[in-house]
Amino acid sequence: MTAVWQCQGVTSTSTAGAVRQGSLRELNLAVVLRRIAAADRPPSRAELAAATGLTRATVSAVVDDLIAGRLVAEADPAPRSGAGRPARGLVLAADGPAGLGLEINVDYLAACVVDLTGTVRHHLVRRADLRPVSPADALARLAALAAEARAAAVRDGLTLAGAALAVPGLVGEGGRVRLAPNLGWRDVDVPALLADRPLVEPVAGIPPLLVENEANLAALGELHAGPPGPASFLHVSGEIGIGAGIVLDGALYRGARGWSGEIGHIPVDPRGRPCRCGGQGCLERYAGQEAILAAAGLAGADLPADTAAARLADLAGAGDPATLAALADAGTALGVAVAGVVNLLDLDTVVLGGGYAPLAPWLRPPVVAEVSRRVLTAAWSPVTVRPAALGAQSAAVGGAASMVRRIVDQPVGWLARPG
Amino acid sequence: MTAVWQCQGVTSTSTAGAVRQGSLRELNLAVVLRRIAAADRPPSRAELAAATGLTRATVSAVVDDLIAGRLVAEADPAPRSGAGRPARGLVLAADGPAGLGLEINVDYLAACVVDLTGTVRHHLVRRADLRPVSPADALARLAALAAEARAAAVRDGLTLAGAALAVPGLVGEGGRVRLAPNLGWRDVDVPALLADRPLVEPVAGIPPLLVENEANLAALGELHAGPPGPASFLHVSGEIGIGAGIVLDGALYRGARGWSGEIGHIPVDPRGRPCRCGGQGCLERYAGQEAILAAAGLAGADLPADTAAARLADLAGAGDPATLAALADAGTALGVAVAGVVNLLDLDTVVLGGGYAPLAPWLRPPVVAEVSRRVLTAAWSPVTVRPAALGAQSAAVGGAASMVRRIVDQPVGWLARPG
DNA sequence: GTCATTTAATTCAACCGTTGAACAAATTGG
DNA sequence: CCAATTTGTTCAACGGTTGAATTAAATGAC
Repeated sequence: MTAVWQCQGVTSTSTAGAVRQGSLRELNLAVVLRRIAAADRPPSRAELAAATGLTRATVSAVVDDLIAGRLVAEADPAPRSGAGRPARGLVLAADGPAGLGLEINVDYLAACVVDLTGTVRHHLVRRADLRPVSPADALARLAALAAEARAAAVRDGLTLAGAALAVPGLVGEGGRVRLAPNLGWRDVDVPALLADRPLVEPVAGIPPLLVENEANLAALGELHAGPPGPASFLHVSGEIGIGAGIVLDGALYRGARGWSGEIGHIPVDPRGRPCRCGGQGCLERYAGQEAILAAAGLAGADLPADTAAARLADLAGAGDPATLAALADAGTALGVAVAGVVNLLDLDTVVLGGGYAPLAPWLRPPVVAEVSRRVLTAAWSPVTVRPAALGAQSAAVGGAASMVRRIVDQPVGWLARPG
Repeated sequence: MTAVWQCQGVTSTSTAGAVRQGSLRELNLAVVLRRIAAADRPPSRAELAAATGLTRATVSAVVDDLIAGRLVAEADPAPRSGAGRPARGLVLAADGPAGLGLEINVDYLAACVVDLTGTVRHHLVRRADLRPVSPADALARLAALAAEARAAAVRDGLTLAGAALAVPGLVGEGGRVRLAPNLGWRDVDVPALLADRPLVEPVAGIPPLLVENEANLAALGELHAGPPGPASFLHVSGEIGIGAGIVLDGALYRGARGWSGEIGHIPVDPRGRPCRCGGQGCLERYAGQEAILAAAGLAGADLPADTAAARLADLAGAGDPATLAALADAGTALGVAVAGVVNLLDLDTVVLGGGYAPLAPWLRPPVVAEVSRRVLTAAWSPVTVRPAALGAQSAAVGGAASMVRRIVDQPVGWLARPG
């Protein structure tokens, strides 16, 4: 399947999978680094040799390269029991490369910096209504925010090695935003508009800018925040539309053209309300934010997305009957659609993110009820429905984390840099 | 994502992705063989070197190993225009390993042999009503049929190097058939019941028997019958239940427990007809074979699956109004569900297979209508809805083809065999 | 018919990076 | 104090790729 980091930007000059002499060391650098990243406590060279099947001599040489390249650092040896030379633990370096996550949404801009260890080192948010703003202006403001984040990273001794931009819409080939209805954007060539503002240092094999749908990057954020290993889950976020990030076996599934995740147009009532897609009875007409607001008696309030969600959460928390009923109905419709997806894709986890995260306490019970009822295997193997682990702007964090992940998965580009 | 060949059986003693000295040649054998398999005309060593990035010396050595191992053969050099040494084309050997595809269904057993080139060399079908038969007896009969196919393969100079068994149900860990309602099977340990009947020659890295859901193997059959390269599509087959094989980027997607593809329980009318899954309004109640038969006035006819499909096709071909209306309604319901899946997974092809293949002329128009109406991107990027390319017993052919694919993807196991 | 030219395939010494074994370092525990 | 144990480093050897040289097999000009 096409993973997010293959969708666009710099394509590696692949030799079609052939393993050349130089590939040996390249691949083993990645294998060892990945092991260090995934370990739940700092592994030693001997442990890495046992885990990978390489000899201690080879692991020692590979680790030397990783330390020299500031991707790995040695921890103090832990006291041991029994005879034997104490082992030096190895950890990801906290002062090497970092990823830059950016987000443009209807009412805010965000920039965050995530280091190799996954730690969010800086997170800058600017409130602004971006709907009346042209794409060029919006991106200019974003670049300014990115420059602030970059300066803060440099002060920390970090080097920004890749940027990801989350947008609320469909992203096509080459990072072009085909359609972002909430921003009023259509066919915006984002990389071209940012071309004269370098955001990060150039690193071979890492695209300088990755543009991706926000639901997809939020899902990546949840993936990277979770335990290591191949996870599969559906990350659902509800704004006007309802988007899903689909993570299968530890990788984001984007689809043939990068337009996967349109859960909002799964019909939950084939003869129901007409939808803007041309169909009728689509999920977003029942569980989209506009639908919930209308059912709660808040139609026409013209609230930005996360303000609307907060408002609904406040009302629900206060026990407003109309809001509670609206959320229950929305949860039921969402549950019907989600159950179909779980049956289809054999998933065991559903994450309520984005605009749904603050509403999760009220959405979750009816979703769980429909899922338990409709998923064939639910009796044997329950499906977990949980709110997102990441908080606000999880798309920006997810984006930064996925850029950092590319360094871990393919360290030679970084190691080849001068200095 | 977990590809079909990773689901069960022998697990390779992987060194967690580390590339050892011996891995170089192993991987390059696979790369070169894959290139030869994918080429649309026999490539030369020089062309393989250009395509893979390896030197001509290396390709020559690798090809020597593949020829010696009977995986590759040289074609006569084509006449060339202009000066220069004529190139020797290379092809997959038609007298080396082959895959054995088996199928148990309600009213027949099948065994087929597919060679490295993808050619079906033998295809044996036995009609029998297997519902009153115990699993042990059914598998004994299948083993006898497999032995016939094996004898025929041996006469051709082929060596059966792996078997795949298609069953109409859910398959769990280790090839255990958890549930096959149409056969009346529950928790049948198929590999154990066949353990004392070796079906194929042992080859390192290839499980002797792979048990898989029939929809999944049929989808693999369509995948391998299509052009090389990462295809994505939904293969839908309708018997009593409705199953889907989901192929994403050239690999079958099985899901966390191997139970993906349950499209039959996507609700198309959430307040509609009660379903045996506990939900209501599920697709199979509208487009499953029983539903179509009932709507056509054939309820209770107690026909086997493919006979029922043939009967419906006959009636529709004769213009029977009730049958035509039933198929139109079923097509509409199927279209609603399929449109949701296409939106969710961003697919561009839907294949009507299994019991739907003979009914495709009548099911396709309403499916196309709903898909065109409900898929967001249909105006820009039309979705292809087509009948399955493979004919009868596509699951057996798909199974055999996927075993052969494993040899191509990992030839060292075969090459290490004595002789 | 001969030979220059061109392209494919093979051979070869050199190199890269892994390898198994030997050795050095750093402890614990008797 | 020293044997035993475990980790980390060093080393000559090896497997397999490599770039260049050589051989093979044609075409086409003369």
